[in-house]
Amino acid sequence: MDLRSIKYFIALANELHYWNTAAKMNITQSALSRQIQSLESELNVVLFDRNKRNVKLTPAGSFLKQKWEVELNELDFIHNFARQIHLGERGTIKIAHPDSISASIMPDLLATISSEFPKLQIELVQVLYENQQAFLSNYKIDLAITRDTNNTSGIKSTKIYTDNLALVVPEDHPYKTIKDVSTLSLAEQRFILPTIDEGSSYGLIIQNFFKSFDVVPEVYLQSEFGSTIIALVKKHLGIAILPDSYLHHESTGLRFIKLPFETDLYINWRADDHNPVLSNVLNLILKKL
Amino acid sequence: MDLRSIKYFIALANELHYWNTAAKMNITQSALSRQIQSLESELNVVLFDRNKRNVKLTPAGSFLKQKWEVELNELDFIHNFARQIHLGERGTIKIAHPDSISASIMPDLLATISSEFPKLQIELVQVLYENQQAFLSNYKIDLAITRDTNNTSGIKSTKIYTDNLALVVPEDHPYKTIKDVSTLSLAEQRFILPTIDEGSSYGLIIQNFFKSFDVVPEVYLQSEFGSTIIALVKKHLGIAILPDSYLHHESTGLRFIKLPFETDLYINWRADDHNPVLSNVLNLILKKL
DNA sequence: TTTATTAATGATTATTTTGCATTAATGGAT
DNA sequence: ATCCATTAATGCAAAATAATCATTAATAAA
Repeated sequence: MDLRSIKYFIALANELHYWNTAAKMNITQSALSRQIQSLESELNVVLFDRNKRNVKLTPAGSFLKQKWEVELNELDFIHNFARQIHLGERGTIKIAHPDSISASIMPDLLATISSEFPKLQIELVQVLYENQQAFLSNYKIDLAITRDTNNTSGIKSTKIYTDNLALVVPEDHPYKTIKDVSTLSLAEQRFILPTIDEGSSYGLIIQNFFKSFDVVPEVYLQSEFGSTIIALVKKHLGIAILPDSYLHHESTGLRFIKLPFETDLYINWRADDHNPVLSNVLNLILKKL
Repeated sequence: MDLRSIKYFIALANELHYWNTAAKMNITQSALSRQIQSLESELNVVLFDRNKRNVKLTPAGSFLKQKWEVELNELDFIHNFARQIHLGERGTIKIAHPDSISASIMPDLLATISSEFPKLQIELVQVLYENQQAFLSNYKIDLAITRDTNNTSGIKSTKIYTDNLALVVPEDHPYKTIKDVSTLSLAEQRFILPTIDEGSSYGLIIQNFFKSFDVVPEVYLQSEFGSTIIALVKKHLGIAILPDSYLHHESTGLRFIKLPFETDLYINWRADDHNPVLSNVLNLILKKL
C-alpha cells in the first residue's frame, strides 16, 4: 500500500469529486479512480459510495480518513526527525573531558556546538584516566578530550589546544615569578601532584620540569582532580603544577606562575564511528581549532 | 513510499543480512537492495551502514525501525477496524424507540443484535414524536421505531410488530373485563391519554375505540411518556389506553384489559443510507420479524 | 594467497501505473 | 419527457517502475 494513494484518498475525501481532486493532485481522473480502486481492493473496504454522479464517504471510509490523517502526520514528523538524526542535528553525544578545561575551553566549545546544533543533546562525563580508552571503545562515550595521545588502534586523535604548565602557589608564597624558582628552594617544597600513570605524556612533562632543575620532588599528596588540588594549595598544604587553563577557575588567594613547559589537549574518537552527530561535532571543533 | 518497502526494511533491520532477508521475504537480494535504496533516497536518510560484507543500522535507521514498527502495527489495527466497519460489525447505530416497547420487544431485539454483532455499539434514544422524522433525515438517529408509518420521501418503513390496545385501570377499579365497559360508564371515566398529534395513526386508533362506544372521553391529563401515564393510573388519577406491551413493565396494582383494537410498530430508516451497520441490523430485524 | 561470502549493479524482462479516448449513468434544464 | 452537461469507470496503448538474472567487487576467513 502506497502512502501516495492514501494521500490521494484523503484529498478525494475532502473534495468528494474525482476531476477536481485529480487536478489538484496533478494526475488524471483515470489514475485517481484506479488508485482508489486499488486501495479498496487491497483493504477489502469500500471507501466511497459512488455512482456516475456523486461521491460520498462510507462509514469505513470516513473512519479511515480520520485515522489516516493522523497517521500521515505522525509519519511526516518521524521522517523529519530521522532526517535530522541523519544530518547529525539530533541525537546525543557523550563527551569526556579533564577537569582542567571545564572552566576554560569547554564553555566556548559547548557554546559553539549548541549554537550550531541547537537540538543536539550533549552529555558531559568525567572519566578516570585509566577508563577513558575502554569507555570510548565500548561506546560509553563518543568523544574524549585528554592530555595524552591515544595509541590504541581504532581510536583516532588530534591535538586541539596547547597550554602552559604553571606553578600554583598561595598568594603569600615566596615564589613570585619564575626567577624565584631554584633547585635549592624547589627541593624544600611539598608538592601536590596529579596521579601520574605509567607512560602518560602529561606526567612526562611534569617529570621534565623537575629534571630541568635536577630535583626529585617531595610528593606527599596525589589527586586525580584539579579542583581538589587547588583547594589544597589554597589551604597551604603544598604547591602544585597544573595546566595554565585552571586560571579560569575561581582562583583568588592563588598565584599561577607560568612555566616554559607545554601540555597538549587531544580529542579522541572511534575511527569507525559513522554517527553523523559525531562527525558534525568533530568538524566543528577542528574547524574552530 | 510503499508500506511494503518499510516492511522489508524492518525485516532487514532484524536480520542485518540481505540474502537471508530476501529469502524470508520471497524476493531476490537484488530487489531488496533496490527497495532499501529507494527508501533511502526518498527519505534522504541513510538507513544502513554497509559495505560488501556487513550491514549495520545507522542511528537514524535504528530510530526509524523503532518508530515504523509502532506505526505499522497501528495501521494494521486501523485497517482491520475499517474492515469490520465495512462488514457492519463495528460502528455505532442510533435507534429511537417509543417508551411502550422498552420492556417488551426492545430487550429481545437488542439481545439478538448484540449476539450477532457483539462489537456493535448501540445507542438508544427517546425522541419526541414530532422530532422523529427530522432526526432521521438529519442523521441524528439511524433507525426509528414508531407507531406511525412515515410518509416522507427518502424514508422507508416496514411494520415489524402488532399489539393490542388495552384499557389500563387500577386493580380495584370496577372494570374487570371488556364486558364491563359500556358507553355510560366510559363517559364517567377520567382519561390520561398520550399527546395525540394531528394525523397520527396511533391517535386515530384510540379515537376509533371511543367512537365505537359513541363516547367523547374526558381527557384531563396528557403525557408523551407511557411510564408517566402508568404511574398516574396507579395513583387513581384516571384510567388510560396503552399498547398491551406495557404489561411487560412493572405493573403490580394495575389491570390491563385487552381491547379489540390493534396498533402497529414500524421501523423507519433513510432509504439512501448505505451504512453496512444499518443494513446488517435491518436485515436481522426483518429476518426475525 | 586463495576462497567463500555478500552487497551492489547493468541488462533484460515483467509488472504496474498512467494517460487518452470513450462509455454509461444521472441530475437538471428546456 | 427529452436533451444536455457532468462525471466516474474502463479498454487500450504507452510509459514508468520493479523484479530477476548474471555478474562484479569488496573483504573476512582459511
